[in-house]
Amino acid sequence: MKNRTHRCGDLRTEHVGETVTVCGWVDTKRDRGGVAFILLRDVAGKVQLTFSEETDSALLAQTKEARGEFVLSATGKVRAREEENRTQTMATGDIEIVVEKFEILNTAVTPAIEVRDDLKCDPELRLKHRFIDLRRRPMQAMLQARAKLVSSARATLEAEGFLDVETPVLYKRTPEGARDFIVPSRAHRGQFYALPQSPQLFKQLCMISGLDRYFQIARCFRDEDKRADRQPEFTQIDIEMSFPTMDDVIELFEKVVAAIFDGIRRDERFKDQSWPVLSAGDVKPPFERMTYEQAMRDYSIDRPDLRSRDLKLTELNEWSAGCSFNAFKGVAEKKGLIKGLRCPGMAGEFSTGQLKNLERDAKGMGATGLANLKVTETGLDGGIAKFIPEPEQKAMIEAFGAKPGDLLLICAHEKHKVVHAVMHNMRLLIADKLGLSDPHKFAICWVVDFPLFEYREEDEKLFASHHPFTLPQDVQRVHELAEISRAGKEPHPVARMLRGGVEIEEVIALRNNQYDLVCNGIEIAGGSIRMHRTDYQADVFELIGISKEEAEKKFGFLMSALAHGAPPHGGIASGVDRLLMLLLGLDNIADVIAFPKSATGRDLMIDTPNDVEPALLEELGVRMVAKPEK
RNA sequence: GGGGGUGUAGCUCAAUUGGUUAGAGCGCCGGCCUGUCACGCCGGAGGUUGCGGGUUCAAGUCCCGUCACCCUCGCCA
Repeated sequence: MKNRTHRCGDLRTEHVGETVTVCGWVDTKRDRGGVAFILLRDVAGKVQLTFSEETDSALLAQTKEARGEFVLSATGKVRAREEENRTQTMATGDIEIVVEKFEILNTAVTPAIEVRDDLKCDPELRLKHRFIDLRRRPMQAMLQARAKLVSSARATLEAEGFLDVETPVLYKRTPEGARDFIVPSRAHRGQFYALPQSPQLFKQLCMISGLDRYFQIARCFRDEDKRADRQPEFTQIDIEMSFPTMDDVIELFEKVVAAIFDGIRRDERFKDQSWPVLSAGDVKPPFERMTYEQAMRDYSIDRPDLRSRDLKLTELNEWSAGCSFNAFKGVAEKKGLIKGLRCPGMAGEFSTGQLKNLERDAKGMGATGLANLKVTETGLDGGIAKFIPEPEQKAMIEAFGAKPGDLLLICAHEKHKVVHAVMHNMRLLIADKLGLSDPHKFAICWVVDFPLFEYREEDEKLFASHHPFTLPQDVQRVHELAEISRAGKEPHPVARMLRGGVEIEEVIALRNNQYDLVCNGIEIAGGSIRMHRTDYQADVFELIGISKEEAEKKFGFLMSALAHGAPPHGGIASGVDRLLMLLLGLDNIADVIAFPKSATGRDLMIDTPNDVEPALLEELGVRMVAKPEK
């Protein structure tokens, strides 16, 4: 085999006259009898190899042996094609290689899936034969864009003085949060490591070690049920810095985002792709900021899709409290939530059956129902209109700012969460119908002022809404609440605080120093300023019900580190996979990962997870038990 | 864990109310063709209808179970 001199896709008219050697895969073969053409493909593109009876009839006969996906090396002279034989469909369409010698480096069986850009087939097959799927141009471009994204981020962070530090993959089980993957230890029979859900605590420890600025392209693992935008292992750009204000972190990360967009846009390799990132308008820092409260009020979600920013939800609690429709009135009296969406000009867009389907979807999310009303010249029509007297109709229309021809969708429920879930989804659906979900537009914003705690009423427990290492905005008040809790005798901190005269509303209203970056309704990064003092950390642990002993056992290393002069610090983490999905306009995370797992967490190509030998289990001190009968 | 969808040739899909030998396009194999580029033309091979059970004179089609994949709710500090 001769040394390769050029890549197939790189040859142009400037190479005419040169004798070259190219290597690659047979993409297609077109045999016309006295003349034959082989399209040879490599990472850079495709080039036409030409064989003819006139030039070398023995060589032409040899091409019979070359079949699809065979690996060839071919040597020949680059020739300009005749005017009428040129093609625009390939970058190399103006030239061809008149082959003098070629060699079959390897044969290939017929692949299960075809190597073509517009392949349409069952995703299962693509996963099973991933190494073939990845031969396709869109997949190779995706991987190139992914590498470019990471290198742009890396270059920016290094220029800003950040140090790439690797943290352990064999970590420790943490009972809170997502489920861990556990790894049995042979040396310590019966004991387990866990794979990290994120390097959160290690990056804090890096700050305490005085590294000042840390980053890592880190693999994270969560053993939760999969979704279109979730994988059991995924990659984060993980960042932490010492002595920052929130604005410092935000400004830094805006630079990273701008560099990522820029890097892919300016890369010549991607100019033939139809990715949103290549055609969308500029994403220019500084990005706008929105409070959590505002996001929830207008969009019922903490990651609003601002491509449809004017399509806002309307709260109807006040209207409902005085209305004649008992279902709404009852919810208002029980301090529930009533929210509605004005769907402009859509009164005629939904059939009765389609409205029923919307209600079915809402009920699937826990709603009792989903009211619909059509706005007419004279008032309201359809659905629950007959239960609402005319003056109340007028007031409602006014509350919505509705016009004749509008459709109103309203959901009421005692549980605010249910209403938020339903109305958020309805808003997305209507935005889509209105053509406001164009993947080629990017609407990016920071969401700030998140709640410090989430309150779960069922068991009267508080949870850290981000993670328990996030610095509260009002550490003084948190300390006072923790002191009240410590003084009480009731079993739970919430009960102790209530007994101590604290209103639960006040606790829920506490805010933290968290910031999320949201684009088109997707959370692409999230971070916070952390607690750097043991007393701050102890106060929060107290309020979320982690006892001193428990904190010592689970996070003793952190508490100890904080006590050794931890600097104020904070950071951010960004999901590479979701970010890339967004930039490329894809809607499945598997399409931006070289070797992804299926929706049940299996790798269909290498077939894992799988069984291991009983002897190994014995060595590990692990015993299999039968799946419990239902 | 709940709900929905899909499963027929290598691939994408057909197959009437349950009824003859389960078809088509692409791909694959063979032949022909001196400028193709989604080449064309002629011919051919290729099927455990995901798997298991049931109903029936008869099942790709109906019923039960099961497996895989996809979507979704829960879950994802």
